[in-house]
Amino acid sequence: MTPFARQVAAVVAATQPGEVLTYGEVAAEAGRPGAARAVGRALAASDGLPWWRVVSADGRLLPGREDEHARRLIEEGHRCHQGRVHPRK
DNA sequence: TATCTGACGATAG
DNA sequence: CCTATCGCCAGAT
Repeated sequence: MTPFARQVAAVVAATQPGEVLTYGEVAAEAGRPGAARAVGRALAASDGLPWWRVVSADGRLLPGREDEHARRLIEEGHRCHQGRVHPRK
């Protein structure tokens, strides 16, 4: 596992049920601000992580798997609708 | 070493 | 609200 992927895994694994992060936030926490894109790559390759707690900056869910993503988020108390997770706050 | 790719982000129209 | 662009990065080829 590469250093970056390892960092990403650590950040995502540390998330709590009910909380959501954006790819950009994860990238920053992983020590690579601006590498949001690479985060998605790392998550796709990773395994056994609560990946559903990571969404795009505008709340968009996984293209093509929006139903599954939404289902998992709803299980943790979030409100989703049409491939979107409602904005926090 | 050079290119291509994608679970991104911000901006402009 | 939507698409089009451009800048960004780690990985894979």
